[in-house]
Amino acid sequence: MDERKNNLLKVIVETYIKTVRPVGSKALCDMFNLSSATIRNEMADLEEMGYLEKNHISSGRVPSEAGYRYYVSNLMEPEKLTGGDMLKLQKIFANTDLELSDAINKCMDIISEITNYTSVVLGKSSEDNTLLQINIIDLGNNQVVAVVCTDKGNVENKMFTLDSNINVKEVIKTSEIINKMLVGTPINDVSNRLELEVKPIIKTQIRQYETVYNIFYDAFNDFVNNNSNIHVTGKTKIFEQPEYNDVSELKRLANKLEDKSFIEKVEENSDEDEIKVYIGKENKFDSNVTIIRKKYHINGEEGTIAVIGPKRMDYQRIVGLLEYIDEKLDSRKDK
Amino acid sequence: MDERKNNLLKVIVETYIKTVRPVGSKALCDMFNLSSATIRNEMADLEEMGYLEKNHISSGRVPSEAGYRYYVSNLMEPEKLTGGDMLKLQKIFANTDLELSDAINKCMDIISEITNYTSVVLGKSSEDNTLLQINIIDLGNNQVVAVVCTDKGNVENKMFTLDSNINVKEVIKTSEIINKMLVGTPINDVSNRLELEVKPIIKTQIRQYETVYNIFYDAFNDFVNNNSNIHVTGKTKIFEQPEYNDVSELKRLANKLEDKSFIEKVEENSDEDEIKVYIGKENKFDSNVTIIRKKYHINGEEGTIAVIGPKRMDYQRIVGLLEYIDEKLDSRKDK
DNA sequence: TATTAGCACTGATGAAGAATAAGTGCTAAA
DNA sequence: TTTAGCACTTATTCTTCATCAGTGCTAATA
Repeated sequence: MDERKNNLLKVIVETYIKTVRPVGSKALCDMFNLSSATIRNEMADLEEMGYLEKNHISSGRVPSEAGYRYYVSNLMEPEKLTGGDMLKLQKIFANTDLELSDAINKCMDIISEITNYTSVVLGKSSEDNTLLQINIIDLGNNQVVAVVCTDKGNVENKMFTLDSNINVKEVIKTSEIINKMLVGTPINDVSNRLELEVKPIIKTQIRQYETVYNIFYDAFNDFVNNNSNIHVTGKTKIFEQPEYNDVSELKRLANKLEDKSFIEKVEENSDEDEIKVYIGKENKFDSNVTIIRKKYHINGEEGTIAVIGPKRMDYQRIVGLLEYIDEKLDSRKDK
Repeated sequence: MDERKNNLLKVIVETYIKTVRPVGSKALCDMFNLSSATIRNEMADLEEMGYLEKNHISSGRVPSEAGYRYYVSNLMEPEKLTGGDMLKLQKIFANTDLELSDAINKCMDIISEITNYTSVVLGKSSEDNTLLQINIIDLGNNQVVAVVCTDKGNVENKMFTLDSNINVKEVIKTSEIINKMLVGTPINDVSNRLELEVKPIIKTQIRQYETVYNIFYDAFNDFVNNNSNIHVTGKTKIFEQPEYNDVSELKRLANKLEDKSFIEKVEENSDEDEIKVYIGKENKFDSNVTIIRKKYHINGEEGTIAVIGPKRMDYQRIVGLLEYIDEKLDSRKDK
């Protein structure tokens, strides 16, 4: 890959992203001051290397998945925001009343709006939370509600119907034991310590300790699972992309977007901290789309923001936008 | 509309629902022992009355919206469930461990599954609930969580950041006043009594009573608004209907299904107790679909179940299915 | 008088062919 | 190494033509 091939590939990818039409040799002559024949030779090389594809023998070239990959890894430069885009995002951060998580949601709403892609926010608030207290509210009729509350103000509740052989007082007593022992424990460790430290103790004090234990175990598990802020915007925005002018393709994606495991698949293996691009088969959600993802950590809230678009998505712009948001979030840490 | 016209219209509607093809005169000859010419004459009459339509001058007939309306109001008989369908639903009701609201959800999942329509459950649990207690949890840092809890076990929580001139103790004191005065009040009346009865009292005891009052007002409002069980199944199932083989039609509906006001529009004016059918323009959601809706009340939980399909939906079957579910729900009242 | 056979007519649908456009690869010359 | 030139390929669009499923109307029939 010499300099010229790099430039050529870059231009081809970017042209295709803009025009959605296979790129022919003629269109590039002027830009490179070369004849179409030379360009054709170079294109043939790039095709052999696997970076370009043809739809049929005499069509122009389209970037392959490997082509996009090479482009993103080696050629692309994130784009500076336009004034208009920046203004819209600034407005959000200017409003200091806004909770940070709401600000993130709004940013992603805007990104979906201005780009016609689908955006996702997945905030897991439990990460840095520690247990503040667990309350048992007695409803009578053998029903109780367990309210789990953390120092960061996240609260989750779950109702239980008790077997008739269980006394509500025993449940309350257990909650008091837990409060004494586990307050301040990171919420993710609670299940563990519940098993190892609390269970042996309630064993000695509570008759039906197994059943009672399970109530609390369930309540905490529920907390960890439910206490996330899932925010999806523009599920149908992506349908405006020309690749979804086909009924079966459109239905296929619509189904996947409605699937229960949608979020999981989008988030799969999100361990890296930088902006990451998952092109086609590189993501687990759908091999015809690209997912661009960024993790964030702010004041003990951690999460992921992601943009889903066609493989032919505007990489430069999205990466630019996400970088900008990340910057702004950073500057508001510990407001 | 004589007997023969009624029968004819009925057969035409039902044939069109099954085949999705305009119905011609020949197809009906055998069934009525009449020549196609006679049928044509009758069809021309039905068209003039507004019950049938033609796509073009020489095409077969398709029911008009008025035709469907007449069919549903006068001709249709709800269908007896098939053994298979009944079995699937019975399984759900046989499981007496299931909370009723979960049972309803599962029923509607199955209806969507077996019919390829979209189904909706909108349960409002607050209706018959009375206030059991409101708790204030102090998180420090001027943050508190208000937990509203009803006798039926519905719990909702909301976090507030207090202005620095407000003392947490005053908030807690107010919660105690509310608990004393309003326990047992139907949850929908709480806001009202809060304003009329509680506000004058805290005015005398709390310094920043306006701000504190607003906290509780917000908390209860939130409860009433959020404490509903919204369950939508098969948003994309309806896309399998042949009317959505067209990209623009498909996108149009997909957009409406993702719209925030989707549920409101589906539920609009749901005051009738029987099964109601809203054909095309009769519903506020989308003039190209039909919504079939039924209200339910069980043990203080009230809600609506609805099925959304094309105007050409299988009215007999859906009404039959909803009737069956209603029957079964009735028989489980106060389990 | 209600029904029917017969016929001319209409519009949708699909296949076949022709023209055009946009591109290619390859060869030979600069 | 680059380029001009040419033969070739495929998609796309347009026209034409035949077929098909249906209609409305008229005149004859039971």
